[in-house]
Amino acid sequence: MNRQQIAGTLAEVATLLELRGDNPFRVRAYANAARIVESLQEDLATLAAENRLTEIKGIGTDLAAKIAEMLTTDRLRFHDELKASFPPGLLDLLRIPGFGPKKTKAVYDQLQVDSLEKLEAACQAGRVAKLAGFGEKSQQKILEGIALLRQFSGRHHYHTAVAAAEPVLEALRSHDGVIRCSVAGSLRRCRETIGDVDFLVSAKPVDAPGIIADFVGMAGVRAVSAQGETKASVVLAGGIQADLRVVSDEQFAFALNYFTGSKEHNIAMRSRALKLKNLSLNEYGFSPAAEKEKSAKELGSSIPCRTEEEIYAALDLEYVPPELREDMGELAGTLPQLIVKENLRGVFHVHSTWSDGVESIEAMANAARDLGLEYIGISDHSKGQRQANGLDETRLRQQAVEVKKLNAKFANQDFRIFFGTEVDILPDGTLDFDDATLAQCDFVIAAVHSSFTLPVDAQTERICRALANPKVTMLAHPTGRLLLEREGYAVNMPEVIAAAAEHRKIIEINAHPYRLDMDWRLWKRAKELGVKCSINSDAHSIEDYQYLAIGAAIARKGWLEKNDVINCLPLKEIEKVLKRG
DNA sequence: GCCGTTTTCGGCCCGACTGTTTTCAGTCG
Repeated sequence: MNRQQIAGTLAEVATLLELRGDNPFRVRAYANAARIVESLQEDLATLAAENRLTEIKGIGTDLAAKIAEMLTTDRLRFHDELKASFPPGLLDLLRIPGFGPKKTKAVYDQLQVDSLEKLEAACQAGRVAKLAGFGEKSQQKILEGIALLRQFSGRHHYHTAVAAAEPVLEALRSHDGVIRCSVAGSLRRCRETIGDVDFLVSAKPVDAPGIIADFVGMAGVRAVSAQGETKASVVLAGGIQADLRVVSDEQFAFALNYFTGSKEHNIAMRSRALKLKNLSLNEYGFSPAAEKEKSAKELGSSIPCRTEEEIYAALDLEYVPPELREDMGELAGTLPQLIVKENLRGVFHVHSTWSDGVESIEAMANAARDLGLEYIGISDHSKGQRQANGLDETRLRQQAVEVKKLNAKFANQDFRIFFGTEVDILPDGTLDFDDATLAQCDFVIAAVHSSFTLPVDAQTERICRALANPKVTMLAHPTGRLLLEREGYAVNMPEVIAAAAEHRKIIEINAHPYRLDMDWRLWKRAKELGVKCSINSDAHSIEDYQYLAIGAAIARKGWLEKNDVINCLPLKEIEKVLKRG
């Protein structure tokens, strides 16, 4: 088992123990261990071989033995036994928002409910409301929760889909018969959530069956849903559906364009082809509109195009990057020079061991410098975040001293650490630190971490109030929409964006996996109002810097250019922006 | 189950919110 699998198993043991009603502190020990293993920088196998697992804080003799068992036998007997003692569908109930282990245990013990379907039926029959501790309202919320789960089941975060797609693409690329290959669909367009992952390959017809066979036989494939001559569908481990299409190399550009979509963009392209050139366009090529029965599939494209650029050129268009293909005005007028991750010169919203990060400030700084960045902004949590070891006023002052010392070290290396804080926005819109305390910071990130269920108006009002505070520089993770399978906080984002415009505040683009940032349409709105953004990593470890690339992808989706993103500025200029606040 | 010790067992983060209660339990971050 690798690190992630071990962490996942430990986390599931914690859940199962909780379901069994075990000692809550034992449960926490497993949950802690899962988190520790997940973010561990050192190699687990090495630590185990050297008998040093118990040196990790939070891992005692028992957990060390269990980790060692997973490393050597690829399973954990304790986990197997625990899992076998519950019906397989029971864990699904925990995915309902607001439905935890105690409630799961209650419906299981008293109503023999052990699946989402049975729970739904029990609610509809009014049996759940009659249980002690439940009522009409909880029964209604459960039904809504199940509906929400259904709506998003089968959709995956962009991150998850990218991680699943990469090894598949690698395998396809290394296949002898494959001439060109690419991802297509919503993944290529960098949508926040992805339904299924589409792959496109060009090859000679004679090679197609071999490519298809290798695809369905790949290591990560859990099930094969369809397999034909030029097309196959599989379910990857993790439950992501993946489709492969094999076309000839002459068709590749047209097929790539067609399968990248969006559907709306394709419609706009086809109607432009008809209107402008009297040609119909499909996944095989252009063909004269009059010759419907003899399509491009049999005759080849009447305008051969080797690349997508040539297709757009054939329609007198400049190349449209996949991120912009949503029929949101991309075929009319000049397109922006979209940002790429190489444009980033620094990163804000970086955590350290002062709160809940796993690395020292110096280690985070060095790693950022190694990536070619010129500055980082350290912003650990404020005192209200006790569970994250948030800093109080005293520790914040001490941290300021450390940052000053480190900056002296970096002075002749053209690198700088900006000193900041990620301060909580309290329910009334005030902040977790007073103005005098915030005054010592180079920048202040305001964030919501509690009271997620305030009414929309109150939620919006408190965020806008925080943005009106002159000490605040930027707003963290503006989750303005439903998260996958879970309710985010409901906010009137257009109002928040307007407030950011009025007070000249920066809104963060945060691509950390447990955040789903705001809808790309809202970023377009922000751009129109002149609101700047900052592409941050919310890094709690060095690995987390990888999310800058995904942040840049989100920015592209919102049509953002270098001028819209403050951390594209070099060190000398960013100081001025931060001072203005 | 871990930690830290007052070396052998007691303490382990906590506040807000919701829906159920009539003083609290469950869930969440």
